[in-house]
Order: sequence, then C-alpha cells, then structure tokens
Amino acid sequence: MRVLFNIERLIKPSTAEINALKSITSVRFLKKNEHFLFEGDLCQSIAFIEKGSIRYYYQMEDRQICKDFLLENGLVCSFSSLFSNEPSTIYIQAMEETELIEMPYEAMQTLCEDYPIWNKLAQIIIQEQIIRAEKRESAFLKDSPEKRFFSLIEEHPTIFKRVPLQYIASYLGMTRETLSRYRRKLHQ
Amino acid sequence: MRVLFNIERLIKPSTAEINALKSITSVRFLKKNEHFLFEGDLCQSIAFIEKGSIRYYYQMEDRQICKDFLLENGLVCSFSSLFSNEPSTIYIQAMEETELIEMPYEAMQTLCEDYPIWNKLAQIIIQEQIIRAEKRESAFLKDSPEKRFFSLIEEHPTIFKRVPLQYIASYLGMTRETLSRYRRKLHQ
DNA sequence: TAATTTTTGTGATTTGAATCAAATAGAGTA
DNA sequence: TACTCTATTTGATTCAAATCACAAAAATTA
Repeated sequence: MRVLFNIERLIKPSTAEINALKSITSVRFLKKNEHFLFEGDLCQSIAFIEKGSIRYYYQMEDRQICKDFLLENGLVCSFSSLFSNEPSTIYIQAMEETELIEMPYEAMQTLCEDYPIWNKLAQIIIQEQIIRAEKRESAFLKDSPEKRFFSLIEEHPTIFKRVPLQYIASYLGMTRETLSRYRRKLHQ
Repeated sequence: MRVLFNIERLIKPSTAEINALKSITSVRFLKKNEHFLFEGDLCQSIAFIEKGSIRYYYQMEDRQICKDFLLENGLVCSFSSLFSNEPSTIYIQAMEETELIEMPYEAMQTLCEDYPIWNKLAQIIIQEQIIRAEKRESAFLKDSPEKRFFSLIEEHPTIFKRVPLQYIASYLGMTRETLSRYRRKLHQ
C-alpha cells in the first residue's frame, strides 16, 4: 500500500503494529462519480486514497460548491459528522476511478488504545487537519479571489490537470467565468 | 474556576483528577489590548478565558483582519503554532480586562498520559476545533457577506455588544462601511 | 468639563466579480 | 465518423461591495 509506505517514513511501526493496522483495513473501489458519502449519511470510517481523486461538495438548490479535493495519500472523512455523530452536510465523491484503503472508526479507536504508535499517528493526522483549516480560513480572510487563484496554481499546479475547472472555481469562491478570465490572464 | 465548572458538566473527574489538572494551571491577567501572543512567537500553552474577551488577528501592511473572537470559557491557543512548532502567524490580544487559566502544553501532555480522563477531554476539545473550522469554511463558501452578517447576529447577538464593529466587519470579510449599512437595514 | 482621539455612520463614486447570453471546445457515445 | 452532451471561454451588462470623503457619535484624556 502506497499509504503504508508514506506512514513508514513518518513513524517506524513494527511488523506486529503494521499487521494490526492492516487487519482493520479493507479496500474499496469507487467508479468515477460514485459517492463515498452522501449528505445525510453518518460518517463512520476514514479512508486513505491509494489511487484516484475525491471531491467534497455542498449541494445547494441551484449549484454545487466544492469544499475540498484530495489526491493520492489524502485522508477521506467527514470529520464533523464522525466526531459529532450527526448526519453529514456534505457529499464526498470520486472524480476518477478511485481505490481507497478504508477503516471503520470504531476499530481504529480500539487499535489506538492497543497500539500507542497508531494513537500517535491519529493525533498527527488530526493536527494536520487543524493546520490545514487555519490556512484555508486565512486565505478567505486575507486574500482576494484573484490572489487565491494564483496561490493555488503555485502550490498545487497538478490540480488543474486532474480537476474540472468548474469545481476549482467554486473551491476558490468564484464563478467558472471568473476563473476562466484569470487563467487567460496567466497565459498571455 | 468557571472553566472547571463547565468541564464538570461534560465529564465527571474525580477530586484527584481535578487536583492534578489544577496543579499545572496558573492564572494570568491581561489588561485591555495586552497581547497573549505576538506574531513570530512560539505558542507553547493553552488557556481558558475565565473572564474577559480575546481576539485573534492578522496584521496586514495597512490593516488588521480578525480571525476570531473568544469570550468566557473560550480556549485560547494558536493551534497551528503549537502543533507545528513554528512561529505564530497571528496576534492574540485581550479586548477587555481578561483573566486566563493557563497551562503549558508540555505539562498538559504529561497530564494526558497519566490521566485518561484529561486525554479524553483534550480529544473532545480538538474535535470541537475541527467542527468549528468546517462551519467557518462553509460560511465563506456558501454564504454572501450579507448572509454571514445575519447568521452572526442570530447565533451570537451578544458579540455586537462586546466587540468593536470594525473587528466584526473584518471577521465577516467585509469593510466597516458595509457592516454599518447592514446594521442600518436591520434597525429600520 | 472641554478637548482630543477613535469609532461609527452616511452619501457619492468606482470597481471587481456575478449574471446573462452565446459561441467554442472537448469528451463520451452511437 | 458524426452526434450529443458537457465543460470552458468570451463578450455585454448588472450589481454588490469597496473605496473615497466627510459627518456624527462615542470614548479617552487633559
């Protein structure tokens, strides 16, 4: 698993610890446009992206708004549903054929109790979420839509090759037309 | 401590557990406009607001932007500085005379190792942060500035009595003039 | 209390992004 | 390959919020 390879660079689990982790994971395939989670569902598991891409979106009356994209090694989960045990307010959907390594949250909690190393990893993951959220908030507070566009191009140029532009536009808080105009500005 | 009173409603710590918690706390007073943390500082503690109010803000070249406000029972901390061990990108400042119950993060980690109940509380707090961050992000994605203003009025009407309007305006991502116009709309 | 400073409110104007309306390009399918 | 459907681009127009300029109110300070 690509995911394990990356984890192993971060922390150094023993074979026993790895096997314990593996024992609670399962592989799940999503076809293009298939959903991992619907609005109203209870999120009860987390998953790593082994291959493919995922988007999170809010369904409004007349349009969809992307909250996030994830590529390989990304962690798929509606944390607010998982933690509050309330129905999800977002949809989570595969944008390409996607392979996930999934684990039930309950099994994960037991694993973390039994293996401190995985508890440590869980903590790191949660902390990353908070850091990510702060960055995202600051982008909306400090930057203009135009600035957000140029920052995204700089930090994640690959996104533009794998994600439909209309999704990116709503992620940046602008219309497709406006995104298109910034892209034009960029090329000439 | 008001904070303890609230914690006790959430979980049921024993006297020994409470004493262990108390042993790592200290009281800290901030005068109006005094800072809890400056940009560039390393955040190494967390604090509860016993009395008073706090704002978080980014200092731009020509203006300040409020990222957040906290009142009594609020948890004061630059999580991204604390978790990443990097200098803070925000200022944290008292808006009124403020009394804090502070604890060093390191001592807190030890406490959490020794007393599972406090580890549990720490987890709950972290989870709340993530839920809060998701709500805030969705407000920027889904709502217009006007909608954000009316939502804030509904959810936290008291804020308007304790927080200067210019701070609230930047928190909502608008100018003071625009906020002033929405307020007028509200009154007549 | 008056004087000063800071904050908030109001009107006029500008501007950046949304909306509306096609046109073009591209992907998927028969 | 042609046909359909969807995504993207482009232009014209509208609109909401920013900016600018100043007045009024409130808070601080002398």
